[in-house]
This record gives sequence, C-alpha cells and structure tokens, in this order.
Amino acid sequence: MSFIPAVPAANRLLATLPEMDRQHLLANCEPVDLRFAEVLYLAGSQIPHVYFPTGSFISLVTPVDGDTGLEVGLIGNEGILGITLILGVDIAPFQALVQGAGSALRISVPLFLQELERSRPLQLELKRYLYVSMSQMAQTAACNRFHLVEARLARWLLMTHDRAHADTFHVTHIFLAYILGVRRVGITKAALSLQEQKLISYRRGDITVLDRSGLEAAACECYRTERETYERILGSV
Amino acid sequence: MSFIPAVPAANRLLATLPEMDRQHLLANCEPVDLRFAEVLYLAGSQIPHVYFPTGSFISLVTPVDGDTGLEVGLIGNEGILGITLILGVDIAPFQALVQGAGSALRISVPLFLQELERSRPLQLELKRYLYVSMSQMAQTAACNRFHLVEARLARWLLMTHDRAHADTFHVTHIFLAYILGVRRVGITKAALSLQEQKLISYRRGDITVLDRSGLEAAACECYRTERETYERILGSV
DNA sequence: CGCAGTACGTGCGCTAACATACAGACAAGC
DNA sequence: GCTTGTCTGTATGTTAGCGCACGTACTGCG
Repeated sequence: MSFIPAVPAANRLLATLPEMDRQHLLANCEPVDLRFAEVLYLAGSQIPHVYFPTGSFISLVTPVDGDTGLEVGLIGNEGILGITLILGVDIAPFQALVQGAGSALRISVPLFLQELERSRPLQLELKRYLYVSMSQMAQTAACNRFHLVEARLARWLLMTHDRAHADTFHVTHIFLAYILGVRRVGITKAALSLQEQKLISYRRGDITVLDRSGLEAAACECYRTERETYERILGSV
Repeated sequence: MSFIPAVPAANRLLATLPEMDRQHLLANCEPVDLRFAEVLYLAGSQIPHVYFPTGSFISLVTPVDGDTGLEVGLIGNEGILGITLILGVDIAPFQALVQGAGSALRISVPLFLQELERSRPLQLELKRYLYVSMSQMAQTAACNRFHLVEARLARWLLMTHDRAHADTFHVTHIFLAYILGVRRVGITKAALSLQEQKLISYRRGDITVLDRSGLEAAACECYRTERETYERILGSV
C-alpha cells in the first residue's frame, strides 16, 4: 500500500509556500496512510485533524434524508481537508470520505492554527483555495441538476484521474452511485456506454482511463469550467 | 418604493458589531435602493461594491450552459453580498440578482477592505457568515438533486418570506423557474398545488404567504436544517 | 376601445431516471 | 470444492419533469 512514488507526489498547496514556512509546517505534520472508504470527518462533528493529501484523495459528501448523500467536493494533492478552520469554525460541514487510498500529511488542529497564525503566505493560499472550492461546489450543484448521468460520470472520472496520478483507480458502481446521487443501475448503464466507446475499462471496481481526451468530450463543460477557475485563481504550478 | 419602515430593518450582520466598529463602517456606507431584477454582479467579473441588504434581498445564481442558471444562495438582511473579498478575491463567483426591491447599504471595495483591516469583530463575523453560506450551498445542491419541485418551491418561499419581512412579495412563475432550474410549467403546477392547499395565494406575480406553518410542512427538511446551521454558527439575534 | 404585453393554465407525447427484482461472474475463506 | 459475499448486468413497470404548443385572462397604453 505505501510505497515511494518515483516523483514524490507532494501536496501542491504546500509546494507554493516559501521554504521557511513549508519546513516549519512540515515539521509539525505526520505522514499517514489513508484506507479506502475511511471516514475522516462526520458532518456536523468536530474536526480532529487537518489533512494534506499527497498520494490519496478524499470526497466531501453532504448527507441528505439520512440514507443518501451527494458529493460536493473532491480533494486531492492540490488541496486540504479541514479548510473551514481558516473561517474560525472547527465543525465539519460535510462528511469526508477517503476515495483513493494512499498517503497524506496530517496535523492536529491546535498546531495547524498555530502555523496559520505565523504564516501569512499559508493564509493567503488557503483563502484562495477556499474560493476555488466554493466555485466548484456551485458548479457541481448546477451540474447535478442539469446534466445527464453519463456526462457527470465522465466528469467525475476526469476529476479523479487528475487527483489519482494513475490511470487505474478503485471505485465500484455502487460507490459512484452514492457519490453522484443516482441509483447503481444508472451508473452501470452509463459506465457500459463509456466502456463501449472505449473510453474506460473496468473490472470489479478497478477502473482504467483508456482515452482521456475522449472522456473530456463525453463530459459536460463543467469539467473545463472548473479547471479554468482553478488556473485563474490558484495559478498553474 | 422607498419608505422608512416602522422598525428599521437594519442589517443583522452589522447589528452584531461593537458600537465603535459599526459606526465607523456605517460612516463609509451609502444607502441605496435596489430595483427588482437588477443585476449587481456578473459571474466572473470584478466586484464593484459590497452590499449589506436592509430591506432588500438578493439571489446568487450560477450560470450553466449559457442560457440557464441555478440559485445557490439567497442574501437578505442577515447577510452581505461580496463576501469573497474576505478571501482576498475580488472576482464574483456568481451572478447577483435583486429578488426583492428595497433598501441596502453600499460600500466601495477599497473602503470595505480598509474597514475589514481595522475591525477584527467584522472579520470574525464575516468568516462565520461565509461558513454558513457554504453549508447552505451544499444543502441547496442536495435539495435540487433529490427533492420534488413543490417541496423546493415551498422551501424557497419560506426562505424568501424570512428575508422579505412581509407576507407578500413579487416573483413571477417564470422567474422562479429560472431560479429553481425547472420549466415555468413545473412552477405553475407546484404553485397551483400550494394554492389549493391554501398555503399561498398569488396574482400576477404578487405572492402572499397565507399559512406559514403549513408551508413548512410542505417544504423538505432542508429548510429546517439550514435554519439550524444558521442558529448554531451565527447564533440567534 | 382596441391592441399588445404580461402572467398564468392546460394538454400531449417523450425520456431520463426511479424502484424493485433477479441472475451470472468472480473472489476469498473455510 | 463449496459457500458466501461482492460486483456487475438485465428486465419490467412507474414517474417526475421536459419540450412544445396553445388557450385564457388581466393590465396598461395609445
């Protein structure tokens, strides 16, 4: 499970910090391995740790009517889990669910707040990240309302592909159904269609992206919009 | 159009500030009257002014596919328009549309930033407000995905009722259709149903809430959830 | 008074997604 | 080798909301 990738997939938020600030922050972080389907935060409960994914990625899910849920955010090594702390609120608004098992850096809430206090570059970067997250959330809301399951699935696969740093990752249909807020059968149909178009392949939960640009054509324009917002605010790294 | 209400409907965010901070901020604000359907911000363009609604209320709409849109936020005298400035970003993520004509306080961006700099209570309050806005956005996303038009309409009417400070307000079916992301006919059907249940009445765009608790029963639980979040984070005023 | 504009109501065919149920294929463990 | 659980595919009937088109009623204006 835990190996050293050829190019260490460090966290891109941290990578933008000045050397001093980053070193100081890193000194207070501990590396952890996140397991698939692990629940890091429960919606409405206190935030225990802040995470900077490096080789893992995490879904933010808002619960609805008890049983169902809907993904409102996806965090990879470009982001941070626990961003609401910069707003002075230590209560998680969403459930945080590990989608891609892998490495992350973890820091306790008090230490994180202390680092935040001392590093202005960290504050600035995190504020911009929060802005981008908000924009993406709204985009996702509109996407969920208007676009077909197949296009939404394609978009999700692209977003995940970006964050997984691999062409293959593990996600079952039923998991996708939960995330996208549809029935499992709806995912099966859409996934079959994408498979018939030779855009992806999968077998028992292991999904492989075969044709990235084809997937981009199959996805709604939300994917593109979202990337543009990211580039504009957080710049290219 | 502009009259002095018996109880001056001041802005509740400002009301929580210490006397000194509030006075200083108010000194830099100018009162304005917002017209129905006026567009205050365009999505993706620079923020010209910050608004504190007093007697008016404003919709945040995220555009999708050019022609359509979806409401992702509703701002009344409990809030502020232009909140992203506290994140250091002066680009509006959403279109801001005046839903309820009425009074507001306006302040230029440079002056606002200056006030923000000098008043820590203002910073704290606005950060908490942003947290609540984010939570509501996610709630709305899930609501739009799962709940029926009638329940969503009821929820919207309640939210608007809270912000309009009157039982009657002006909104046409076609406007509601745009906001809720459905066809006009869908609104007509849902509104007819609510009318048959004697919960509301309307005539050529003037909607009156007849039975508030009945409406609450007709709405999805999102309305309640949202109020609870508000109370928990921003407290009762 | 007639006309144009606005707002609301209705009808009909269509489809994406729903609920439910079942069956085959593979994997892991005893 | 058999069982059990997981993952995926398929089938049937239902429904909410869509697109489009048309009808009606009220309002304001020249």
